[in-house]
Amino acid sequence: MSENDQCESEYFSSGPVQYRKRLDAQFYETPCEEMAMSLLGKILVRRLDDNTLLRGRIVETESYLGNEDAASQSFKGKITPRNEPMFMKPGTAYVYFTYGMYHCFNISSKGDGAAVLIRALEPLDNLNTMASLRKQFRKCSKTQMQNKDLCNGPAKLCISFAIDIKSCNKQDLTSWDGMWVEEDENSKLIDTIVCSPRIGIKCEKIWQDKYLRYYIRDNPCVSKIEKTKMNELKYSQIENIK
DNA sequence: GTAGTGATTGCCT
DNA sequence: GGCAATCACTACG
Repeated sequence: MSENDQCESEYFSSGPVQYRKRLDAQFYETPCEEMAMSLLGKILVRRLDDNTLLRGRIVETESYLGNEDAASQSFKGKITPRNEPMFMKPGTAYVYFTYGMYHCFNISSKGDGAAVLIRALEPLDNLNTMASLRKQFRKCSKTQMQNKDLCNGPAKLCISFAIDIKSCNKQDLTSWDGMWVEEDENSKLIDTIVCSPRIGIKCEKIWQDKYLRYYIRDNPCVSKIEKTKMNELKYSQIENIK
């Protein structure tokens, strides 16, 4: 993609695409909750086998803190073959299979067994490819799919970005050529982050109710908007944000 | 728009 | 054997 290409987003495109820096090991060397907030607005890039580059802005994340967190797969320090990437170097991709047919994509953070679930993206580049991947996956696509629905859920974005265990699990996002996260100037335009309880977890109420989900306010690509049980944080007021 | 439910299989106990 | 950090379809208002 050349510097003058326009980004395809119908929502927050703001002119020519700039050169963007890949997030490095220092970025990921961050406590889980801070990293989950810092990832909002950054750009996930996936290189397919045919060299197509898919891009999407991260608009929704969740923290899974590890040892102490009853909703985390690594609760009480439990290590299994499946959750091993949660204990690997910060910035490692953790992809797991769930509900018999879906994948979820996480990035390990600083802290034993801690990781950030990527829950939704705002599709930016090569939306046709994403739509085609989603279409293949569905049995009968009766309902018309909108662009905002391409990646508005953890399993949907894995389908749209061809993220599965075989191709992506345990990959180092600071060095792998198949997928990485980029800095983006537009992420500085975010003014408010919304915090809410995490989606779809069942555990002790105290952990179920913790505000460990984060999303960009007013972004149409977020998976689910809370009407209650939410806090708004001003981006500028959040300490340690990278 | 939203509440209810079936799909589908690898992992963990 | 139970169930999962989900999705999409159906029915109903």
